[in-house]
Amino acid sequence: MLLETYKVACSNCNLRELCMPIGLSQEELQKLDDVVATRRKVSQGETLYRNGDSFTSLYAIRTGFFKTCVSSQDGREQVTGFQMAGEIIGLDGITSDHHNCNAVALEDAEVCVMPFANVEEMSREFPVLQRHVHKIMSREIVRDQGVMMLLGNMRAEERLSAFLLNLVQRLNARGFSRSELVLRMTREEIGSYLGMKLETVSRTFSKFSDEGIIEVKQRWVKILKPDALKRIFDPDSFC
Amino acid sequence: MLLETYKVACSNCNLRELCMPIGLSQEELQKLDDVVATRRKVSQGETLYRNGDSFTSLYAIRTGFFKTCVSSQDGREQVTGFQMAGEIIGLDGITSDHHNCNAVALEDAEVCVMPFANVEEMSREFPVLQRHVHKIMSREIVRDQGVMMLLGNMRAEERLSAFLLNLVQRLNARGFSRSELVLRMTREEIGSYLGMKLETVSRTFSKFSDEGIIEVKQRWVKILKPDALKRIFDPDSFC
DNA sequence: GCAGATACTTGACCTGCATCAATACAGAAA
DNA sequence: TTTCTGTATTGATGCAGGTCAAGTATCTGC
Repeated sequence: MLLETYKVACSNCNLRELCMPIGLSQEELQKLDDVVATRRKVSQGETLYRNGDSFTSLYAIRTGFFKTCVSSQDGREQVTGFQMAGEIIGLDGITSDHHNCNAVALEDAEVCVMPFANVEEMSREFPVLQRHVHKIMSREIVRDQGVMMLLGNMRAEERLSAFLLNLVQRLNARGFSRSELVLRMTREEIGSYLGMKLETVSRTFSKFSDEGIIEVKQRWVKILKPDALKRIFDPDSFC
Repeated sequence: MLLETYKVACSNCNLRELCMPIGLSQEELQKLDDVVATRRKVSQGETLYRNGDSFTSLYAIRTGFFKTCVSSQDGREQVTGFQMAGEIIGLDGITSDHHNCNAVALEDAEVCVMPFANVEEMSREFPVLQRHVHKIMSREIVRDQGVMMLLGNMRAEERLSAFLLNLVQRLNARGFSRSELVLRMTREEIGSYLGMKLETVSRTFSKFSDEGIIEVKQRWVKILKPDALKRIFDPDSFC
């Protein structure tokens, strides 16, 4: 964990469209700079926070890739999400003032530390920010509902299809290719997220590959027939 | 849908410990009365809101019992939760200004309508309320993570056990028995929530009954050996 | 280069739950 | 009371995905 002392600024961060409310004036943005206290580097494999840690801050991911996961007493682990640049993590800690899951960096990462007291104070002052914070939390709730649908109703192929389409769509929003991606997580982590075993993940990848829908080489994936994937299951088109 | 015109008051509502921040003075509570605009009755089988409806308000359940559910294009339905008196629903609507699931009354119900604009305005004025709103949303996120664990990792018996223990614990917090309950939902709805078919729900009930852990007669359930249930799976004891 | 560790793939077999189907039960209406 | 309708139970059978196991690929450090 490294603390950097130079002042960080949302106002000239190229991710601000992703993590800040849109349509703010330069002036307003500068006032919001104070929400972020510091930045923190988290190297691959390290945790940003753990279940049980006391909650003080939300984190905006600047670079890198995270997973969040919960575990039961008997050691079974459930990955609850994968997060990338511009996304906010730590919301789980608000209810009980301590974190309720682990956030692990899947590649070297840097986050903006936003003490929650600052967030709340600024929210009271700027209705736009207040609304934005509410939207972010609500978005997480809606995402979780989608995962429930996936886990409760979908079959292996549908799950993996939805997973790939969702990932590539979010990467695309960040300027990456819409058809090619490098997975940051293992088959086991994908499986945990999707409620299936790593062997099934692997087999399903192979099946898609055999059918010419995707090309896979370990972590590298190329989507050859996006429409075929969407026909299997399109996460964007819920009723 | 009935709109009642008399002014409603949180300040003398016997559910305020469940839905309002604790430790407010009588005076503060009276100011917060303005959060609630009206009450609304929803009779059994009717929806409080539907997927796609424009979002304007949160709802505090005064009496009755709800389910929330999402569905995919092809008609598969996923129950995302069951809500009872004192709980807040509608949070899913904040992100996109329209609701993202259906809320259906499973028995005749009455809710307090809290226009979200009021909630936000009051939140700016009362930091305690602001924190409370954040906690409620965060609690929902944590609950959802628990459901993901259930759906992703647990077997039928563990799911049903966790479900029963959770229900009875929430009912107990509302003054009901800790060992006896009447289910407000069908086997199919339980199954949808827990990611299993209604036949499996029924069989699992029968199995628990054969083992003397519970007594079941249709919707009426009596928990004979709570410890045995907890040994199967205790939702309260996550790591 | 090699050795070891970790991640991934693939095959063979097994099982928990789904599916299909028949029957029973309970509440509502006639 | 009977009939109707929605709900619940229980049995028989099948299969998607889990489990176990062997082998391969990739990366790291020496």
